[in-house]
Amino acid sequence: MRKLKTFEELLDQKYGELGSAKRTAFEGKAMIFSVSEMLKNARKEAGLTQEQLALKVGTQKTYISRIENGKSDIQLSTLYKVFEEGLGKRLTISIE
Amino acid sequence: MRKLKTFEELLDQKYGELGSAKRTAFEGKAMIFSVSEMLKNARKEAGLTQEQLALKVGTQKTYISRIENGKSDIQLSTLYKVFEEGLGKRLTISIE
DNA sequence: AAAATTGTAAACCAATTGGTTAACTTTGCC
DNA sequence: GGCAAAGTTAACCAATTGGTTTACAATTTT
Repeated sequence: MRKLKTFEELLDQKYGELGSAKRTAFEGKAMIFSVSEMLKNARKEAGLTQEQLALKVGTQKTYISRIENGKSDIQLSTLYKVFEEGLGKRLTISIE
Repeated sequence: MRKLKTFEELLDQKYGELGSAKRTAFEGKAMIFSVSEMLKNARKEAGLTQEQLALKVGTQKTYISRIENGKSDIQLSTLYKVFEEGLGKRLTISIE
């Protein structure tokens, strides 16, 4: 009945599997990543392990891993928690 | 066990109930809205009823209403579908 | 190269989303 | 006011998320 694709899959579907620019951003730079990649990059840039991030967000490293590998869709509130509370980043959602 | 707040609630918690600028954008303008408000505004600007939007996205007007009133958390893929496929907007998720 | 640390995968499950119908309320129009 | 259109609310339910544990791979360190 419910047949939802993950956000990552939707992007892939529209922009092609690999390499294509995806409509997400990172650090306001030209490089454009999927949300999964954004998280992985931001976490590493912050010098945290998955376990350390998980602790700050109040979850398990296994769940962080799942997100970073695009294994499931993500709630907006989860995104917020991970980026803002976990990594101290400002999350912006905008449309043009 | 799972005790998640909606994205809207997280914003309220951090920025106060009313009037405060919230970390989402709309049309790249200075005005800043919550995702719910963004959707409502964008839909009206597009001149669509909830029912018409629902049809384009493949859901019911009741669900659109629920989102516009912040009644539940939202999956990233749903956001994408509604804004991009439903309203022809470009959705950008970025962090600073 | 063994040990330790870090990351991934699988499985389980309660709680929640998203799809849907039906009934009700609000808004706009004549 | 009365009618129609638009929007909201409640309820139901399958499928999915997010929390969690355990076990296994990969990477790093000594």
